Amino acid sequence: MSRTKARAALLGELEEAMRRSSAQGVLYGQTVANVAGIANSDLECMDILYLEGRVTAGRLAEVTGLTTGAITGVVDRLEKAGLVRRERDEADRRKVYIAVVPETAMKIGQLYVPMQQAMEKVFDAYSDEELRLLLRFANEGYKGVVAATTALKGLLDTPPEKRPDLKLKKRRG
Amino acid sequence: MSRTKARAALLGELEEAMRRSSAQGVLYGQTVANVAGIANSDLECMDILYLEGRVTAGRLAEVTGLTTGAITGVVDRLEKAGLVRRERDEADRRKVYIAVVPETAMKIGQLYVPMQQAMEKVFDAYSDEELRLLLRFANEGYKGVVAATTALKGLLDTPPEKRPDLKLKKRRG
DNA sequence: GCTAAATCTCTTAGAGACTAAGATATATAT
DNA sequence: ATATATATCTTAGTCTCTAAGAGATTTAGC
Repeated sequence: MSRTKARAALLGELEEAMRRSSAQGVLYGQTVANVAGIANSDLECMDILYLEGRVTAGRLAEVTGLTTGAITGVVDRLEKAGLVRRERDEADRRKVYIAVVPETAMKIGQLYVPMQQAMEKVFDAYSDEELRLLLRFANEGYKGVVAATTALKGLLDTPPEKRPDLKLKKRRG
Repeated sequence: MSRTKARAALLGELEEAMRRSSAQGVLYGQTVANVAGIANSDLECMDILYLEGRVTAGRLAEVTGLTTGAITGVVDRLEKAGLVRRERDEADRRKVYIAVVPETAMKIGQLYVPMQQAMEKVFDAYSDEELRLLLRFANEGYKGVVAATTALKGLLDTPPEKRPDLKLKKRRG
């Protein structure tokens, strides 16, 4: 087997392995939402709030791809559950900032403990240097996914007849 | 900084980086479903079919966590869109196998091209040996997530009075 | 072989979450 | 001042989900 063929095979395996674990990650999230008794979108917003901190309702709509009307519902439910708080911006009174209530949101965080423990166990088998490689990949992969999402959304705004013909690259291997 | 402290920091960074890219991956999937004009669950089932091949309706329900009734709806919509075909098992006529229709499903596959291209670009910067490390991690990570999902589902079946108070609201499932 | 229980999918009714359109309130520009 | 833009919320209607159970088929016990 030639060097490039071996690499192509490796890339194919990697793609499938990542697709698999990513799909399983989605299922984990669904289970968390189910156990917590909140909708998937609601949990997704909690996640965004965890990652981005205090954000406006409009920003949540932008990031999740939901309409502002749907976000109103999401925030209503989360607020009712005591997980977040609406905070009107005093400088621009049209804006509503959504902030997590840490004491309550902690209960959701606990549902990620099984995942953290499982991953800790996996990480144990790697040296510091290997972990640094994984971290580099995670960061670069994140940027790649963001770029891919932007590209795909771009397709949405392109009229179908003007879209470049999407052809799968010839699978090597 | 001590060796173990450095490692703990590394692990923390890794967790956040993976959480970020995983969240972004979910958003990519939502965008795909949106562009394809099908529901999220429908796309999720297409993904499972891609990974597992021909599976029964019941298996889809099991893997997705949806009820069998919901799966009937999913398959109805996918079949109507020409993406899958129902195939009754001649040996056990209660069973219905769901099989993708490759010619049509290809159109969905094309929506993953931006992602494949982005990841290919990322992978380019890694040596074969580094890619093998990433593959090992992806496979072990997958098993970890499966284990975590099982553990979390286990909590679901634990009587509420025997586990820490996690439930915020009565579940609908 | 016959009957009861189990298995697998589908049906139905009702609940929840989403979109589209537009209302409301506030801010900015001319 | 007035018009336009921005940010969130409201409403009506649609879609997808669950819960419960029906229908069809298979398996197990006698």
